Amino acid sequence: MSTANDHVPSTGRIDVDALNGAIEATTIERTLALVGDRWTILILRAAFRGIRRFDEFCADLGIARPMLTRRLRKLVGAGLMTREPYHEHPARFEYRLTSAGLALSPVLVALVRWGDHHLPSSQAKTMLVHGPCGTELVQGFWCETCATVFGPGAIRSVHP
Amino acid sequence: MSTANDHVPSTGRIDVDALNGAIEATTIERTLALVGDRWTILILRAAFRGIRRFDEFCADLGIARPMLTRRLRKLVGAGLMTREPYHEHPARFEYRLTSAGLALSPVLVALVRWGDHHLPSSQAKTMLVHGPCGTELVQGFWCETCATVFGPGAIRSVHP
DNA sequence: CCCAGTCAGTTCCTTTTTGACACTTATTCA
DNA sequence: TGAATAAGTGTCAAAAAGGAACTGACTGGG
Repeated sequence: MSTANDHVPSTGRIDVDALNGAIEATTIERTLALVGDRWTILILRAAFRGIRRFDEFCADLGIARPMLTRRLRKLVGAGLMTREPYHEHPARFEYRLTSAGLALSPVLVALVRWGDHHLPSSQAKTMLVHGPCGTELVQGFWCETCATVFGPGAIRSVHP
Repeated sequence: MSTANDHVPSTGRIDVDALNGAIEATTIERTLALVGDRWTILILRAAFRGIRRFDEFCADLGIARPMLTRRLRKLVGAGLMTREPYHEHPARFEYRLTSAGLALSPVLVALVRWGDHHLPSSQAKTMLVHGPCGTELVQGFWCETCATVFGPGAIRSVHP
């Protein structure tokens, strides 16, 4: 029988223990209950790319219409998107990201960057760069007090 | 094992798993095909917290056993986890994150941070801080050329 | 040596979710 | 007038997920 402290972290260079408390159960479960299905992240990504209307989402994503109806309704109900009329009488609506929806961009960026670096692929990759200069960006954590960029190993979690 | 084209159901419906790789997909679609279901991120989070064995995952997550079998197999097949024997003869295995699995930590951190800031909650939040100084961290994008931190508005994507 | 328990699954069956296709309503365009 | 568009809804079959029980190879206790 192995004990709790005979484990050997054979693989990573990341300090896993520092992340133990940082990844808190209920928060991530509740976040995933909102966006952790097959379509929601893709809908948000389409919205980031400027797509606003029901049929545009359908065509862009290849999503079934009843599913799109349900997912948009859920996103609007959760405050991640708004449903704004742009035409009356045939009532027509546009779906736009709220600030809460826009705030999910770090999740999308993290997913794209992981895929570009870790998925086996012979296809063209999507490289994310800093607009003004064209250098590939680094996603990291920034401390305003120390004015430094640091990795996950330096994260600590606090429960106020 | 079955291959992608050894059987086509008479209905014309297609086995979703057999489609993996058959369709040209964007990076984020292919990443989500791996980790974008209800359980995978939660399994990875449990692994980050030190959970390694089949029954430990079951108890911690409340996941159904057949589902856990499938998800672990998928993660091992994709190179995000390894299945290493820790006991012979009743063959027993531990599941551990590979470096590719550990590299998903920015996704988990982004999900936790979004939830803490945007989910309505009466519960205690988890504040993530910079270990050395205790300042709440900002998750952002860093340009090494310009030596600046910037937000999602300044990101451009390039397809080389 | 026998019994209970553990671990890592598998089998079988039920419930839930999803997708495909057709239909609707109101309006504009040719 | 007929066709097209936008934003859905209804129906129903297929697929995925869940739950409970079962298996097989051991292990440790008495």
